[in-house]
Amino acid sequence: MPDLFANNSAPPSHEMQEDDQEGIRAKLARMHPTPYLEGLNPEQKEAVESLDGPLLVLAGAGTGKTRVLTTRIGHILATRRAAPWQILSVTFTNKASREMKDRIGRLIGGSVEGMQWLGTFHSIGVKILRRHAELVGLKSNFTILDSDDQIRLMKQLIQAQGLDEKRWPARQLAGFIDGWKNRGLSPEQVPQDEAFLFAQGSGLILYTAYQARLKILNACDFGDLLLECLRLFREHPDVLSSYHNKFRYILVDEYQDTNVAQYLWLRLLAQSNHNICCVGDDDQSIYGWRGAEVDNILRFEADFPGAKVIRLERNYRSTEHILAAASHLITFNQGRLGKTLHHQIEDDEAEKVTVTSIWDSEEEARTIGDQIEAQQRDGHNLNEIAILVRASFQMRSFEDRFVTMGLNYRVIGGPRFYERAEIRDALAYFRAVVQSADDLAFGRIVNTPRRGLGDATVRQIHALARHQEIPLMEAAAELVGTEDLKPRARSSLKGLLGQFNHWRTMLSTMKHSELAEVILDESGYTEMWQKEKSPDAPGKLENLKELVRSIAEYESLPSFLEHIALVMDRDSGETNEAVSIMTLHSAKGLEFDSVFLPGWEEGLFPHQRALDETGNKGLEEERRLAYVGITRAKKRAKIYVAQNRLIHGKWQNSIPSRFLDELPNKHVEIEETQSTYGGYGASGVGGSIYGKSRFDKSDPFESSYDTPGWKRAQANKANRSKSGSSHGSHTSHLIEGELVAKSVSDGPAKYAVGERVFHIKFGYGEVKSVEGNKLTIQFQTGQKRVVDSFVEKH
DNA sequence: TTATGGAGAATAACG
DNA sequence: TTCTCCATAA
Repeated sequence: MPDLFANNSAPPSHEMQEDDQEGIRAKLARMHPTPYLEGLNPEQKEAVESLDGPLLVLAGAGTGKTRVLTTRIGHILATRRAAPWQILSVTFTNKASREMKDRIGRLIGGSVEGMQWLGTFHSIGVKILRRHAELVGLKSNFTILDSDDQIRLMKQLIQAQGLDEKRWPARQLAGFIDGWKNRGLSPEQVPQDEAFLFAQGSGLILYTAYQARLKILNACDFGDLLLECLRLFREHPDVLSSYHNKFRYILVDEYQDTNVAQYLWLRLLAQSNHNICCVGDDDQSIYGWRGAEVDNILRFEADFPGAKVIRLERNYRSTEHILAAASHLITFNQGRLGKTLHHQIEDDEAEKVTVTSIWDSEEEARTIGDQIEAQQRDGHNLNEIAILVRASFQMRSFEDRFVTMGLNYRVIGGPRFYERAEIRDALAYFRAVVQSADDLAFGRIVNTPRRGLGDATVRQIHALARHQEIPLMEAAAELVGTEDLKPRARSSLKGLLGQFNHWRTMLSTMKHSELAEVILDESGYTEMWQKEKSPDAPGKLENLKELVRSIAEYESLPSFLEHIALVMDRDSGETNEAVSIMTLHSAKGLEFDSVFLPGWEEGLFPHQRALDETGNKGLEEERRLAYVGITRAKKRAKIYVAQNRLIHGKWQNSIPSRFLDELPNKHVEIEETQSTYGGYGASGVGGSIYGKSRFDKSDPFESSYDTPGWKRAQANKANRSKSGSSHGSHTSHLIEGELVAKSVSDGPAKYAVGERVFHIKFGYGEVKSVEGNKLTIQFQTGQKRVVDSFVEKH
């Protein structure tokens, strides 16, 4: 997309004085009145200029949502409606907020430091909480726990309750508590019946205990960053009104992803002046399982009376075919606000969306790999190619294949940098040095590396700490002075405490990045990994080095720790050309020339668990995910269906996804593929794992007779028989391998039970049963189900 | 304290 | 099937 602000002739930023608000505003005043509005379409322009009152911008995929948001902020600043620090602008991810900062920076041609309230929900929540921590029972230097800390804490509490940790896993409790927090429920607000879902009512006791424990630890989890804000605003109206006065304008990105807590938070803040602008797309709401409420966006007009709604429907990203395919698919969802995307890109040569059926996941990887190589030969940049999968286990076959092909790829997502064990251990050391009362940090590393402080010793420290209500570190110091410990443990613990004291004194004398390295060396942590001979040990050391490097970018160790919990993510700085492999979820917001969408099979996509757990609601979310997937593509979207897939180590045969039938015939092409073996069937016994009874209403077998997919298959079959080859020619039967099977099932059976047949892959066998044109055949290698056109009478 | 085996789980993932 | 977590034994 051409850069909107490139022509606003702003002088380079070095002419500006950093941190000088007047500088920015003066600069804006000198600008041509509204040059930044040029190039916006009428709807975008309206969205930018409708400054007063609540506004909902329904921005379809690729319609310039970020551009509207940033221009709107620019407009507020340029018209001097508010100063940079009077605008609250929230996003979900650090990445999004960084991008907004960058773009606003380009717009106003300078520093955006004045925009202190542009950030993620969480980072803004922390900022507010730290200012008023005492009012909610915290100290302003509270620690932020991540999910790992949470689980560890909950484990302790579950044990303290005398519950069987096997039966009531901490992970599950964490799920419940997160869920409650997402819905803005503090312990006293949890509905009775839900309290009983975990350990017969202990769930609520544990939630209460957990919150109490957090207060003692002077800590918050991510959910609290919002929940405690809500409490603060409700219990201290004066504080809330100070923010009402502060924030003249509120902007929210990705509104469809907000959960109840975030929604309440926004409502409280927008209560007084109503200048709230939410941008979102109900069709891209894919985080229901994380607590996001599509309802928030659907209800906007009711929540904010007098709200204006503007739809952005001009898509500047994709070709007509891609857009039509996605649009048609999404119309199968009920309960949408409804948008019609219009393509702005004209391309007579544009490729249709393709659907290719292949034999199994290996062939899928091979076919896609070949396609990518071909595209590469045609001069396409690998960075513009992505493979979007539903579940991460699908990534493996691609990785395997690309490694053997020597094709550069990168996996996006996966374990985040600061979630890795070695990074968390290192951080725990730093935390314990900076804050001796950080029990979780201390508990994590007392015996890492192993220094003879096993379960027994740790339990003693815990007991004393609990008894005297003092931090672990203090209790440990006390224990060392007694005879209660075994001599070995005692001297070891004494040594460790001595080291901590030593490091603490160095806090003020040594450069913090050096100190970090010293801590890791002296504690023996680095050595531990050097000795470790597992293949990933070197990588871990590399990560630690990188961690130390990144510390240098912060002013001090405490300020580093402050930031890391919230804003450290891994932008792997990779500059090599590489194909991206990622999940559909992590692809939201991105775009690529070519998008490969493998695994469109029932049970995988839509995912069985989504259907089982949330029924039709789940199905609609899956469909939105499909919509997101297709709309990532600028020029090419290629969908693949495998007839067989390896699931938990077993080959299962699969049914093409119902979403395929929801694609418009006109814009989709069934693509042929070279195949090693042709045919329908599975090497496993027992047929599909996705029984038709599992589906909500429609039976895919019945319903697909009159669907576009079936008709396509028919047409294709006709063409195919004209051109001759039907089997044995190493050309697969594509989608009709499945669909044709249905089409002729009411015709006369060509084979009889007991007949001897020959199959190109499986050899000779005997027909065991006949269902339409699907045969169950006993081969030497076992029973298989195959389509009759792939066997010959013998 | 470490090694090993068995059991159990395996949708997606922001801060 | 494969990974992780935990308990048990050496």
